[in-house]
Formats: sequence, C-alpha cells, structure tokens
Amino acid sequence: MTTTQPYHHGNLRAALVDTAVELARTTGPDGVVLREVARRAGVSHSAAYRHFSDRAALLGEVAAAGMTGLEEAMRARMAEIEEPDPAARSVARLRATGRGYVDYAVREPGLFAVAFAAPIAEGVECGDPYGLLNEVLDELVSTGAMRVERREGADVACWSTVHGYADLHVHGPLRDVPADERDRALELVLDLAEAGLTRP
Amino acid sequence: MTTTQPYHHGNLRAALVDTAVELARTTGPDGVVLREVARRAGVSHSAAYRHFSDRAALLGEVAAAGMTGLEEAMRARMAEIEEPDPAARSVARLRATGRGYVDYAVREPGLFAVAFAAPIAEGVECGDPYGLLNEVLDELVSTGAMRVERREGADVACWSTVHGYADLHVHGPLRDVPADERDRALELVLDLAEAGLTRP
DNA sequence: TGTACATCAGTGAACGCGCGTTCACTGATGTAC
DNA sequence: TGTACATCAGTGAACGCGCGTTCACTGATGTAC
Repeated sequence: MTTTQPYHHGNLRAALVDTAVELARTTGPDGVVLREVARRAGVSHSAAYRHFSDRAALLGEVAAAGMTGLEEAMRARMAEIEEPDPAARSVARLRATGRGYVDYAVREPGLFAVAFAAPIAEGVECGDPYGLLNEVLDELVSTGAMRVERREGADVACWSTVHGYADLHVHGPLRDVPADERDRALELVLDLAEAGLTRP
Repeated sequence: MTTTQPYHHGNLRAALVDTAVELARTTGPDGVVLREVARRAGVSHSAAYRHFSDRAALLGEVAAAGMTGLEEAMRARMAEIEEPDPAARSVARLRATGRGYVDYAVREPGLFAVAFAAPIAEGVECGDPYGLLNEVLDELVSTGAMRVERREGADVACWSTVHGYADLHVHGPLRDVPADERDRALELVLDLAEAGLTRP
C-alpha cells in the first residue's frame, strides 16, 4: 500500500530545507550532501536545482536556521530569570544568554557548526544572537550594573568567551568533558566575565 | 636537465609531513589530501602508506605541528615583555599569551584549524598551549596579581576567550574585520579578562 | 465552457572529477657467513 | 672480501565510491480566448 506521490510536490523548497536541516543536525556541514537531501525528500537530485542555484544556497538556508535556533536557545534561558531587582536582573539575563548559547552548541552541534561555517543565505528569516547580546549589554549599562566605560568591546568579549567555550567543548580538545563538569566550569567562566564587566 | 631522484628517498616520512604542513597552511584540514601530498613530494601516493597507516595519521602529525606553532607564537609574544615589577609582569605575560594565540590563528589559519579539527598523532612531539597558559596563571597567583580564589576555572575562561575571539575572526562572522580594528578590539577583550581576574 | 498553448516542476542519464586504500610487483639496501 | 638472501621502500594499476552539476526530456498545471 504505497501512497503514490503526485508529480508535483507542492512545497518542495521548504521540504528540502527541512530535510537539509535534519541531515545537518547529525552530520554537520560536510554531511549536507545535495544528493542525499534529495534522496531523503524522495525526489530526484536534479529537482533541487529548480529551487536552489547550488548546494551553497541550500547550506545557507540551514545556516540561517541554525542562527535562529541559537537565538531561541538564548531567549529560552533568559525566560527562566525571575530576579526582580533591575541591576541584578540584567546581570542574570546576560549570564542566561551565555548558558543558552552553550546549551544550543552542545545540543545541536551540527546546526551550530553549519551556522558558523556556511555563509547565511540572503533574504532569509534569520536569528541575530549577536544583536540580542548587545541588547542585554545595553540593559546592563542602563540598570547601572555596568559602567558605560566598559561597554565598548564588551560585546565581542562576551561573544568570544561563550563561543570559544562552546567550540572547545563541542569540537575541540574539551569535547570529552562530562556534562555536569562542563556546566560547572561554565558558571566559573561566567563568574569571571561578570566580575570583569561589573567591576566598579 | 632533470635531476634523477634516487629510488629511495632517504627521509620520505619527514618530507611528507613537511609537505602536508605546507599544504595545510593554505587549505585547512580538507585540503590535506593524501594523493596531493604525495604528488607534491614527488612520490607515488601509495608510498605514503609505508609511513602512515592512513590519512588520519598524517593529519595527526600536522595537528601536532599546529599545536607546537601555537605555543611558539605565545612564547614569542611573552618574550617581548620587559616589565620589571613581578605582579605587573605576570599580568603582561598573560596578555601576551592571548596576543600570541590570536596572532597565530590569524597568520596561520589553516594550521590553526587543523590543530583543533584533527586528533593529535600519538607519541609525536607536540606543543602544549594550554599547559603554558596554566603556568602563567599560576604566576599570577604567586606574584599576588590574582587571588587564589579566582584561580579555579580561570584557565578555561581565558582559553575560551582567546579561542572564541580567534575563531570568530578567522572562520566566523568577524572574518572581514580589518586587522587594525581587530587588534584594537583584542586589547579591549584582554582588558575585560584582566579586570575579572585581578579584581580584588 | 472547452481547448490550445505556454509555463512550471519534475525525471534520469550522463559528464567529469578526485578521493582513500589495496595489492602484486620491483628496485635498492644491508647483513650473515 | 665477496656473495646469497632477506628485508625495506618504493611503483603503478585497479577497485569502489560518491559527489555537484548539466541537459534534453516529460508530465502537470494554469491561463487566454
């Protein structure tokens, strides 16, 4: 009882992107092989060229999805914060962005890798983790938790820290560190960043 | 007037490693293609299997060379420091390790990538940038520049920061930032790390 | 309302490519007597 | 000191693989009259 597929797929473009994302989750950038994506979508590989100029264009969509997921993970952690005091709250929110960033890298290593390895597709809906980080850092200044003088460069510093932490633990030499130890070490890293940012 | 090569190369193993390193410099991990390495070394590709069990083993040697280069770059920057005061000197030395790390990543992006992408070959002479960082952090404590309480986790925090900074600027979204701006931003990042580590 | 025709979205064969690895081989080296 | 022989370090053909991309094609859809 095989359901006969109609000749026209209906929404092949979206189906290909979904399939590519799913493939990227387990394989990373190199695993997003155009022929395999088409195969899994149940379509001949040349059909993909009706919707994407080449493999890079498809990968670019996956990268956009990865960025979006990354920002969502950061927001998810931020949503957990209940601290009422504005200054303490902004600090807590910043720490939450870091946890979310690392969460996502660890939970979705393939998508995380693609997000940074492939150029984002043009004109596609795409998250902006860096923009979110900057908003939270501005909050830190406006609540008085951080002096304005420290604001410059704080974005790149924070981003570098969590990004490096994530990369070392996902692909790098720290990849075999057990999860609980990893989480504990992250808090120490966030402590240090916080100490620097909020130093009077 | 072609010089006839002797049948026996003499030191093919070392020659292959050198060639692979040279290739990795411009191409990164994926470019270290066994057949191409052999081609450049003027030898049939199967000859490589007399010296390496497979491609991964050859790549592992390149990774070791990359790690060694990384440590050397850190040491080179450290050697520039002339500060006489012990505490200030240890801080300056720490900052120097960060500059050296980023220097190397920017100057040798291919080798830097291989160093972290491929498992280091067993039993090969190999630099230890992380060990060096730990030594310098211990100096910070012993000179009184950093409180002992902050020592735990400081290694991973510092490593994460410079590693992330390097990765974002070499392969990541900040790859097009011009060199002078990049260097300036690094100092801001080091300022923040220093502020956190040395906070009373 | 029915039909001719343009357009759209698929198909499948083919091209050209290069890879890692294996294997039977041969030329060169070195060592035991 | 000379030689037989084992061993070492190369060669080159072959295997099997899968990829991205192109192209002439065909089936399905929609639109103008």
